[in-house]
Amino acid sequence: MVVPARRIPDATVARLPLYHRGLLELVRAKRPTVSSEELADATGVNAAKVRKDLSYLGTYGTRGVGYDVENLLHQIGRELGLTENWPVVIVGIGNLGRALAAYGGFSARGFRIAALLDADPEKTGVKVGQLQVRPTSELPRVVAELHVAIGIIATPGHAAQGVADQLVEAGVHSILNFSPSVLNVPEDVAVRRVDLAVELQILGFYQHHRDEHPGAIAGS
Amino acid sequence: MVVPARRIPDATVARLPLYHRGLLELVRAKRPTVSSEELADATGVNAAKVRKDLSYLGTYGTRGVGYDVENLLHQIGRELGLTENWPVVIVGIGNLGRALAAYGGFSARGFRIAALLDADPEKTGVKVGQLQVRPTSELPRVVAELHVAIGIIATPGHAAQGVADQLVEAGVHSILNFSPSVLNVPEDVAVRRVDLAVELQILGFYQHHRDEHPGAIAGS
DNA sequence: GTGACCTTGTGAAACGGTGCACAAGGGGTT
DNA sequence: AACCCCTTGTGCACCGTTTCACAAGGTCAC
Repeated sequence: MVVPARRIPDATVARLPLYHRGLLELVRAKRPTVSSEELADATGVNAAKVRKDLSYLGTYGTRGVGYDVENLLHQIGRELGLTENWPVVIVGIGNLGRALAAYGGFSARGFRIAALLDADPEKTGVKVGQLQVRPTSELPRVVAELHVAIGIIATPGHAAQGVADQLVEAGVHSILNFSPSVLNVPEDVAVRRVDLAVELQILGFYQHHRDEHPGAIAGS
Repeated sequence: MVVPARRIPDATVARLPLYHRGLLELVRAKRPTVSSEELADATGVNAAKVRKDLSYLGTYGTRGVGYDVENLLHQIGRELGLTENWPVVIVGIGNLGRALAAYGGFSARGFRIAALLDADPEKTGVKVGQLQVRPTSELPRVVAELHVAIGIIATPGHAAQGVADQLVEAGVHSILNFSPSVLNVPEDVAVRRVDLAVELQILGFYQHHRDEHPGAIAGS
């Protein structure tokens, strides 16, 4: 059996986009090199962790100097696969779907909104940004023709599982789920869930407990 | 020094909202009791973890039977502090801010959008849902008068730090940050960051590596 | 070329979280 | 009242992640 060159820990993968964004800003500021300490400050991570994370990608630093900003940016970008300019489809064009469709930050990060789908016939043809909303029935065709690999679900909870099934059936292997439901998918499909209310509730918990036990406070 | 009754692990806190939502659905379905196994299926967590998590809250289960759905819902809700009906202020009423303002799921989870603020004078007075947008300059007054404890930042990245400073100055101790920037706040302020592009990038990484090494696939 | 300085890269220890496996102990049935 | 069944609650071993601390190894000044 072939062992992968070096497996990058999940925790590290989750931080790579953070470093990537920090480096983008450093490039804009024309900084030629950056130390692990500075990058740590810029991203809210600690310096030892930065070094260990980067060491999984390879040996790109220079002792006594730091990391070459442009090169490191390039290496992380390559690792993240953002040269691929992934086409993404958004299903469910409500308030959130619209906000996502209009969000400008995707293209700089290697993504391109390729199509917008909604089950409501009233929405068909409505223009959001550059794109027109298409009926969900076109999902298989859209995925096939535009080579979509990643789907975003922004429907109400009750519709999410059905959409997920269709995406999987059409060959999508990565799903970003903004609906509050838990999706059931084959195990070779990657799902990430973002629940806006959950994040608030977690804050609510700590706020609640801070009020009750003013002594014990967890730092950020 | 006083030791808190029982400290609940962060990982458990992050799952409580999940259980809460699952239980809400079970109540609607009129299920009187639920086993850890069933709750695990409904939330995508494993059964042992469910039991361990719930055991931090107290001993609410009945051996051989399971957990009383209504009681457990109540206990988790109490622990999350959602009986407090937290007033929340949203700063930055762009596409995302509007989507958040219109999102219906907050009230059932213990939150109430109390005010909408935006720095753009053109937006002042615009109505979103029930509320009118107010200028950001009113932030201190809004926070004080409405007893706001939690702030949501949905501004562009370059404005986020300034808003955060104002929120902290006004006495807010919990911030949910949707902007891509990393916030600098005193350590007694809790910040959670949700970056939509980051989530996509993480999916992109795994998709990329799946394409390159079709053998090695990480299950969900 | 030599030496002082600086920052990386990494063993190794400490930590938090996960999951197994099973004893403890209610409930229902006869 | 005795027994069986079922599910909880938890001790414990394991694993991934974080953090510390320092040797390795560049650069730069002289």
